[in-house]
Amino acid sequence: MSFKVPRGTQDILPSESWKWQQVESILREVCEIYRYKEIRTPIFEQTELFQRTVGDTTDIVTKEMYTFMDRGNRSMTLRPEGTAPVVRSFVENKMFGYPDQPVKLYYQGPMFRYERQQAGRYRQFVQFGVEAIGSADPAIDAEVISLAMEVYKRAGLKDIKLVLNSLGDAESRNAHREALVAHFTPSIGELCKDCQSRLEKNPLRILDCKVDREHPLMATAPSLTDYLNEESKVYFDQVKNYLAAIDIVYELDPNLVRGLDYYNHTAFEIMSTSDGFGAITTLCGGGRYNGLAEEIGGPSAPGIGYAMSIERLLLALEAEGKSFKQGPELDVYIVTLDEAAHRKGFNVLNELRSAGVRADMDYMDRKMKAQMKSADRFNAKIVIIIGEDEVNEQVVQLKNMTEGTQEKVEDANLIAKIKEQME
RNA sequence: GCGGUCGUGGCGAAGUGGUUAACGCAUCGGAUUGUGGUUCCGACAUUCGGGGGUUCGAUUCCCCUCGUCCGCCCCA
Repeated sequence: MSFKVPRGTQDILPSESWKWQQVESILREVCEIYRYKEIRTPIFEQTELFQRTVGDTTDIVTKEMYTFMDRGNRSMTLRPEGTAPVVRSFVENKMFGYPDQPVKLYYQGPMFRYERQQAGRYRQFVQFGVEAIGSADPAIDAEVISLAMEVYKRAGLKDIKLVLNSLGDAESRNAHREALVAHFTPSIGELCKDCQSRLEKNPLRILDCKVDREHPLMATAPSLTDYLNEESKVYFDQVKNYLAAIDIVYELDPNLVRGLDYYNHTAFEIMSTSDGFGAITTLCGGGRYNGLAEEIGGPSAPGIGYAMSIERLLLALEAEGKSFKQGPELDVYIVTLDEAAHRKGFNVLNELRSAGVRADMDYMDRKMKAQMKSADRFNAKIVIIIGEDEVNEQVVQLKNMTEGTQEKVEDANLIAKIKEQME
């Protein structure tokens, strides 16, 4: 019997995890600069939270959720996204009463969607996201987008583009929806099967269809942009102006339709344009959700946020041929020649570590040559060699691996000597 | 949910219906009784994802199954 990771999940091994740590530290730095604070919500929530907010007809809810009954016979779901839980927490903890508004939060952690694995898509994946809740200032839309771009910039990504659209408010969306239905209904038979079902469930999605992209009805379809009411149009213009003011380049795409029900007004995605990237190019997606807090029983609190996948960020970096730098992992490696030396070495090891020196030794009873090879592999700057003579004389051989020089050091002076050599 | 691809040692990778399953890397040991990155020598898969079938015989042929990777839908 052997066990394997569940399909669509992965072990992040030491050879990769150090890259994750670097990305994570970039995220924390940027959030600090923008004054976003971390929030940690549970990995699972009541199923209904996602059904109501994400939307009953969306792919996420209809075919991608990990849902189970708990022992109290309550339906629970492993979170497929982060916005609904954060807004739930905002409402539940009455953050709308906090003195500092808007409330600016970020999160980072695993999300779950039951999907077939392929490049850049996993059943368990890690999202970093931010939410700014409580303000309807178009400047905050620009701030949120700017935060995302800053993360990619610091990570070293170059081949990316920002795609922007406005879904408008409820009134605009309804007017557009009616126009769409009227436009496609007469000839719906000519479109693909998916589009036919989209006509009832979510006609907006027809515009986004890859199959019927070339169909003549697409070119003449009513564009969302034309149906924005005055208020929505002004809001969108302001967002664009704020972005332009801080030199953020974007591309308008009237067919950019965010998949979740709670979005309105600003919608955006950041995509990789690198050749080396797979078929899935979306690195980050987000938008405004002004009715969400009310939808789950809170007061009216407009919000905007986004989520990005760390896996995809790493993939995009790789596609661009960027690599992280990893320094030497050890300062000192201790080589011992017999049992007595091994005992002394273990004590020396402990002293070094207490002094903050990164140190290790052999626990495999290997020959000296093999121990030296280990030291070399770990890129240790210094090797301490202890044999019979050194034990008797209460000294140690201290070898500088880059210089190749070696000297005898008394036990009492060891730490000071090591510190001196490490400079 | 649908379509394709692949599954041989720690990793990469040959191979054939017939009995010793190449090779490279890594690892360990030795050449060099206590000194690394080079070189040379040696060791390292009762076994070819799992189960069943055909056969005198299967890693190689057939079926099932599990899994991988990639694409579609959609998304992060």
